[in-house]
Amino acid sequence: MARPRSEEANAKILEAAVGLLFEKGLDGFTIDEVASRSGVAKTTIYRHFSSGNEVLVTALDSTIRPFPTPDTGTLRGDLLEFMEVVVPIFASAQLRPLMLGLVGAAATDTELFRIQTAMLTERTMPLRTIIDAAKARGQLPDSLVFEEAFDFIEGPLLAQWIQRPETLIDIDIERLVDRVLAALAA
Amino acid sequence: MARPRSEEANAKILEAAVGLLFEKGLDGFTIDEVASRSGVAKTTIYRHFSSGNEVLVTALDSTIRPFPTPDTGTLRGDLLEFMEVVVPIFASAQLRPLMLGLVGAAATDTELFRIQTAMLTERTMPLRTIIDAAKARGQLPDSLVFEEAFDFIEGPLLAQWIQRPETLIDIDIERLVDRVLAALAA
DNA sequence: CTATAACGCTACGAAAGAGTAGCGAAAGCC
DNA sequence: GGCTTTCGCTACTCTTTCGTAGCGTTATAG
Repeated sequence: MARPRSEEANAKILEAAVGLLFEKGLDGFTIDEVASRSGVAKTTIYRHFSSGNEVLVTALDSTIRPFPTPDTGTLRGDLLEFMEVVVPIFASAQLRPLMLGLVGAAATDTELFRIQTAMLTERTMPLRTIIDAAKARGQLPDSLVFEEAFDFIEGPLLAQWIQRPETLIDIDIERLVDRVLAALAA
Repeated sequence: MARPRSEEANAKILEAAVGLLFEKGLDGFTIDEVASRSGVAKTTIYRHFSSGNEVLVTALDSTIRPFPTPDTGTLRGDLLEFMEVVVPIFASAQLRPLMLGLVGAAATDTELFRIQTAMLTERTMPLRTIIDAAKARGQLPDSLVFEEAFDFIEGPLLAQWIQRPETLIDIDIERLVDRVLAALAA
């Protein structure tokens, strides 16, 4: 009947929240900081969101985007293209604190675990297509379950990411993929 | 010259700190809680440690223990024994929040990253021996760098641990090791 | 044009955690 | 046995962050 909630304010809040998350990670995330960055008054933030945690969750959710699906005709080619996209993301120094912080927090917070899983599902959607296509071509056995394949495709990357992030830039993707293929064939 | 610092109090502080870490993880770790659990007064804790963070770090350091090194004569046998020890540790529900929290916090805190690395180094010491022995037997090429082997040995485990922890109990260790061996041979 | 609700602002209150001050009591060194 | 320092206790300050109240101002639906 009267003045509606400003959609612009909502967008500014989320934009600032996302930026803050990328800069300071989960720990540095405070509503006061979101307020000062966005130019939106803290009280207004609480008019748009029921709690600070809801701002955080909504901001995280908003970062989930679809990933491109390679289709080169061979499993090896598809995996190479997939890695070309994923490795730079892992190598990004800005993303690391946020994503690892999320992994840590998700261990005790079910809502954050849901987000973590949703992010992963979206990011690995292309992998499912790749694996299915390889099965259809007879390059992989039908009995291979996706989760097992996933563990071998992203696991080594994950281990390196956590332990020696600085070495990810120089990674030899071809060698990595060849090892993965050998593991999947076993 | 006078009364010395109680070694018993020091032990009780660390014992309580470790217990708290395992139960509540890094986030739930407070000096007040350590004080009430240990029965040692908070003021006394600050006489023994210069800061709460030092209590945390010392407690974490104290949990680092040496790992057994298998020696079965074959790479496959050694890896199987190694996995028999490591998998139950990963599968432990109590350890997960703490370790993943540590991973997350280590992304922004250099001191915690040092601890994380130290823990990992200790835990993977047997792996180095195993890999070296396999090289000496000619089962692995001398050119294989340890870090690359490590990523393929623990990476898949790590991926599963983060994503689907509940499935770790039923893991088929033999199949896992066979896939790892195939990857290392590639 | 007017009523209604959102906006921004300043100021609070509440809670949690770190770390400190001051005290009487107790324990170890000599 | 006495001197010294620790211990436990209570109480306090400081800081951070969350979330809310009140108020004057502004936009907008009808």
